[in-house]
Amino acid sequence: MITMEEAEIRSNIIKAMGHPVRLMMIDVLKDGTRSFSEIFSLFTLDKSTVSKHLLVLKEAGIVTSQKTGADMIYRLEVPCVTDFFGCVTAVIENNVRRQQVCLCKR
Amino acid sequence: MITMEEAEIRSNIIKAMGHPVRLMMIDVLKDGTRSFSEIFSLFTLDKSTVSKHLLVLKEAGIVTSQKTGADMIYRLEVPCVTDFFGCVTAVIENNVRRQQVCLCKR
DNA sequence: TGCCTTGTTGGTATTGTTACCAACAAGGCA
DNA sequence: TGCCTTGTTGGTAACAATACCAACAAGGCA
Repeated sequence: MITMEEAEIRSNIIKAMGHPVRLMMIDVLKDGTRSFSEIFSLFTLDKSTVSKHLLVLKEAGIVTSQKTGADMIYRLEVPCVTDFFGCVTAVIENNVRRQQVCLCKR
Repeated sequence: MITMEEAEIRSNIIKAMGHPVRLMMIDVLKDGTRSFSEIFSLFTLDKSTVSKHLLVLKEAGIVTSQKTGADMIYRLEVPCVTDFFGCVTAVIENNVRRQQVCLCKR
């Protein structure tokens, strides 16, 4: 079994992905780098809120940023995180299936 | 891009994995079913706390439970979630590598 | 230099999460 | 039935996460 320390390190990375806004950010960045203003324009959130979400992703090591001219460019550092979305979809589909079973039983 | 609704559904599942205790539970269950008392004995936590963590995993659809005799048996419903650990490890290793780069630069 | 754009940081209120203890419910067994 | 084991649920306190506004810092450009 994994140790508690190992589990804590892992959970920090997973926790960073566990917010709808940050998931959408990752989803957008999987197609290539994006500037702050591009990412900001996707949401109806304060710029400080967007900045802080990106900071969470950065601190987890999921994205990196680089100042380029006047813009801050964000990059998905570990694209494999998006592979996980397929499994999440499997969980969702399994949930739907089980719900249907429950409905049939009634 | 994924919708906000889709992102919220996905993030609920990911959030359920974003706690060290629940990660360890998933790690143990990947090798087969376990009873509540087996899982409980792995931690120095109140039984109510363990029960609530398992409830979070159940509500996300990651595990299921079944009463068997006097015991409650837990089962990992979607084993592919453990595939993700490999990617999390990649993130961790990348973080370590970048840290070394930073240290070299100084 | 002064101003504008672009992001980040600080402060704070609100909300969500987690852990404990206590009480309860369900079922096995003497 | 009475008691014990096994887990769950309710209550609550402590802590973490999130969103906003305001203020700030850095750099480009007139």
